[in-house]
Amino acid sequence: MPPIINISEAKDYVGQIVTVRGWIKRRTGKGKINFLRVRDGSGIFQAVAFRPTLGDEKFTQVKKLTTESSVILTGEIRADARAPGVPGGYEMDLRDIEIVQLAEPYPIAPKEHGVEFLLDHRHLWLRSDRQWAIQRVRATVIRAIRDWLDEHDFLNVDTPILTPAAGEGTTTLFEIDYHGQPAYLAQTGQLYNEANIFAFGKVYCFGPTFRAEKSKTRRHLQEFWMVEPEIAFCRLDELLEIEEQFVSYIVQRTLKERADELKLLERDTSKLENVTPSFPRIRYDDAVAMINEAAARGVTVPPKNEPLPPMEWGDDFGAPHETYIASRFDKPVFVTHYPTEAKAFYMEPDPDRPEVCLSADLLAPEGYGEITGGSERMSDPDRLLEAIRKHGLPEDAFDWYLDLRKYGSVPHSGFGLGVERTVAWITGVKNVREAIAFPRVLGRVRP
RNA sequence: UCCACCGUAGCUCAAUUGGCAGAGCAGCCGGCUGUUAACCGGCUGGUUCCUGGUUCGAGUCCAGGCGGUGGAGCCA
Repeated sequence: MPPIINISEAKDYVGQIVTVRGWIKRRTGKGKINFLRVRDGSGIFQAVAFRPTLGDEKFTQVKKLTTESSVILTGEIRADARAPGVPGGYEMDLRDIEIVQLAEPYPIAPKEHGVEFLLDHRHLWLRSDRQWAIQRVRATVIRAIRDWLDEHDFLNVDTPILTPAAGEGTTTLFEIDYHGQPAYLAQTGQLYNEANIFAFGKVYCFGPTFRAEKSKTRRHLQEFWMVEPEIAFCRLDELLEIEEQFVSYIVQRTLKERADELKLLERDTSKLENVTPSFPRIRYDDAVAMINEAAARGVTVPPKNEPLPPMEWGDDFGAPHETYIASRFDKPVFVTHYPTEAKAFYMEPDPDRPEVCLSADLLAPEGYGEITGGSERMSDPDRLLEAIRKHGLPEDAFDWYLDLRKYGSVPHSGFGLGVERTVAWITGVKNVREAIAFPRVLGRVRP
């Protein structure tokens, strides 16, 4: 019996007879020769069916193959520069074929399709080259996230998904019935992370988070994955150094391990190679000044080349503002010291200037928006209680959170990184919905 | 919640002023020894999103509804 191999290993079996199990992406016929584009999950190559070597009976079977039919193929591997695929350059000279199932007519054609149709067929769309490549990049991004944190002494302590109260905004929670009591799907694990650092020093949680925002944009999902590191005895400056090391590692490792996939996606990787420490830092004040100066000059921003609107100090950035700021730098850029009013209640105000807080958002290049958001957290119990009251939050729900400031409070900081936005940026896909296998976007919960 | 755009074959789209609903791809049959979304010939395929209205006549015009996409606000 010939060995069963993965398509990705084909280059190691040149001249040998092997077996590959997979699916027919496409069959093209040309008289006595048929080309079968085959994928098996590990890669894509072609099997060449030639009537004189395969025999009339088996060749007739090959000619019946429909798109997505499942097959077990046996043949000799050979190198041929004409052979397409991922990684490409190797093909199988077919000697035997077993059809596991002849597939029904497949709805997804090698043509353009509309978004609605593709999302309705997401369970099949994942088989397409681009979607396959994106999910493989995502897996590497996640591996890189965990490896970097584990190697830098962060302890993975996961936080609950069913929670009793809001982490951030109160209007964007999914409410569920918890045995007769209202409970909510977590928007963030941060408050629990803050409890965990007092036990473990440096921690991270990693999992899905949920936001019932009425957002229908290329950067939003109702359910998305977020990694949130939190560090005791950490000030804002130190936090930014951690973030730039972390993000650079994720990008560089993905470039190294997923070169074939990024090539298939036609990603211009030159802009990613540049993502190394350190990243530029600008203050919110300076960002506003840059934006208003550019708006006065009539600068336009992609993708629609609309004029950049001016903004008032105190407002949060709109998408065009983020895009403009990011476009001024060739690396991700930190924007720090946002107005305290515009940010979450737990962020530490700047002691020299309380109207701004010790926060930092990291804006990705090329219009991918905010990929991390972080800050130094408020460590004084009295001022935290004041902030909770000022934001109109239910005091009794935060009693345990206030406790953390009573028993050995320390300065501490943390941030969250959105996995889908990071994957969208690295792969160059325009919409975050392609960065997760089964996206949950507004108005859609199927498949 | 608000703004803009869209809804015709399995898919992507045409259809002139309101006048016989079409093409490419997919599928099926046949041909061809190097295809890269092959090519050539033939065949099959329709509740024009729904409801109502105007009209001799509506895919096209009007009203209401449903669904989708992009964006705003908010956010990672």
